[in-house]
Amino acid sequence: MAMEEKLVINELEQGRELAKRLISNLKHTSSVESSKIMISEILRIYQNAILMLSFKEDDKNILKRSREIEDKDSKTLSKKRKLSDKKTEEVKVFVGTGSIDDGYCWRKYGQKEIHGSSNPRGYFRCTHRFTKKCPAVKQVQRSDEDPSIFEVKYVGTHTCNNNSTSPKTTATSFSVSMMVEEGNRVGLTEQTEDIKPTKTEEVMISLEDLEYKKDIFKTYSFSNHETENVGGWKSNIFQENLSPATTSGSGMTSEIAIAVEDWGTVDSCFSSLANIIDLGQDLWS
DNA sequence: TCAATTTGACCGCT
DNA sequence: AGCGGTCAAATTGA
Repeated sequence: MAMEEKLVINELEQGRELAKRLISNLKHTSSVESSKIMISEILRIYQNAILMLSFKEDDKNILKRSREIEDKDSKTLSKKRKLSDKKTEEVKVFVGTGSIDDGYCWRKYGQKEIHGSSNPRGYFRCTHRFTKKCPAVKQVQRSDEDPSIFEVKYVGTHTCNNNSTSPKTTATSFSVSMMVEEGNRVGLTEQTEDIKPTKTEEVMISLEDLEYKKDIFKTYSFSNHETENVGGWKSNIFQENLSPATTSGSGMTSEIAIAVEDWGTVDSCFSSLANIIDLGQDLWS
């Protein structure tokens, strides 16, 4: 089975497990906030799975095209610039709500309006590009379909071995911040947009929730197998810095930003969840 | 003061 | 010609 397929299955399994927990949570606890977090994460997981499948096809096309160009160039010895070698390197797509910090230091070097897309694409290179000749580049674009989701494409791998942050999973406590805009729309703070949160709700998560939260967010480790920084993605969500550009972080207390488009539709999701999870009717009674 | 970000210009590809 | 990606001067902010 292909790696991508395993990842998709893993995503879906996590969504299923999370939904089970949610049902249990709804039955036994009155923690509305933690339920909201779970719903948000379930939705993100399924969005991830869908996008992973669609991007898988895109990656195939990129590789196919670059091979064709390579063949052509070797035959014609054209002096025209080849498509960047970076294109032939592994392209990784990360989709997530909240922080997209991956533990590396990035510097923004450009931003472009992309044809057919309502959101601009930001271009970032590794801070150590010149000092350590690190070729890693990433592109960050807010999803058109779901503005709460960032699509991050990685091109090239880090040779600097200089991830700036250590995993924060040892945190003993952290807070969850929900940026609530006027009109009940929940959004993210991100530098390339002019979203100004008008209200911040903070919820302190207890230690006993930590273990469960770590499970929730472990999906952030997907697809970043390029690096030895296995905890890199996992640590992402333990940082509040939503700027996709320069990332840094320290300290034991961090924040998570969670974006949910419309809590008004959450109730309607519950019936769908029943179809997703094979738990039987008794759970809902 | 210096590092990071912004943004218009430029370049190569299709 | 139009598009995406990068450069680099100007600007910002710590």
